[in-house]
Amino acid sequence: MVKSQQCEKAAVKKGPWSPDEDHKLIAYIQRYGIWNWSQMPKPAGLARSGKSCRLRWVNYLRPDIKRGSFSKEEEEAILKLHETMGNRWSAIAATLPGRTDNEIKNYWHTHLKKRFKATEPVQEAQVFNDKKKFSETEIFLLGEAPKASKLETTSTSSSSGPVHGDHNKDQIAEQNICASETFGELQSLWAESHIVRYSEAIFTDPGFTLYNDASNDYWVNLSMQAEIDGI
DNA sequence: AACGACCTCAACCGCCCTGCT
DNA sequence: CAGCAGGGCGGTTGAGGTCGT
Repeated sequence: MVKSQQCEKAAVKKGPWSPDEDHKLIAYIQRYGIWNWSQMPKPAGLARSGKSCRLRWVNYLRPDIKRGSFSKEEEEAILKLHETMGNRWSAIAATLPGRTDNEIKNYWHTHLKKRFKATEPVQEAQVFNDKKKFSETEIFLLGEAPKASKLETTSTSSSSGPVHGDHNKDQIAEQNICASETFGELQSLWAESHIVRYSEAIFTDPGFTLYNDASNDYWVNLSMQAEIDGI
C-alpha cells in the first residue's frame, strides 16, 4: 500500500478536471464499470489518483446527480436530518436522491449553518453524532438506503437499480437547472424522463448499454468522444 | 472601471472502516 | 488474529465568481 501510494504520488495530477479527463473517466466506466478505483486511472488513461477519480465520479459525473439550487423541501429535510444525525452527510445524502454528500455538506456550511445556529443552539447532533451508535434499524428508519457491498455502494450508492428505483425517476426528471455550461446541457437532458433510462441502463448493466435516443446528450457525447480517442 | 470583501463549491487530505488473505 | 489494501466519510482549502463600495 505504502509503495503503491508513493508511486501514485509521483505521477498523479491534482486540481480541476479537464473535459478530456472527464470523458476518459466516463468512457472507461461506461465500458468496464467500476471495479477498482485505485487501479482504474491507469488503464483509463488518467494521471489521477483512484480517490480523485472516485470523487469526481461520485460528486460530479454520475449521471443521476441533481444540480441546481435546493428546494424548500430539500432544505427542510436537511435541517431536520441534521438535527438528528449530525454531520453524517452521506447518510443525509442517502435520503435525498440525486444529491451528494459533498453538495449537502457545502450547502449546509454556506446556507443552513447560520440558520441552524440561530434556531437550534443546543441540540446539534446530540443523539447521532457518533456514527458507531447507529444501528441498521435506526438508519433504515431514518430513511437511509440499505447498505450495499462496497462496489455496489461505489457505483450505485444512489444510482443503481434498487436504490435508484422508480421512485427517484420523477425527482431526477424534475431537475433542469445547472451551474455549469456543459452540465447544464446534461441536466436539461436528465430533465426529460427518457434520460432516466440512461442511468438505469448504465448502472444496471455491467456493460453499460446505452440507449441511443438522445444524440445531443453531453454525457454520451463525452463517452463517444472518448471512444473516438481510443480509450 | 478598479479593488477588496465575501461567497460558493470542486477538490484534496487524512482518518476510519471493512473485507480479504 | 494481524496486517494490508481499498473505499468511504467528514473536515478543510483555495480558486474563481459575485457583490458592494
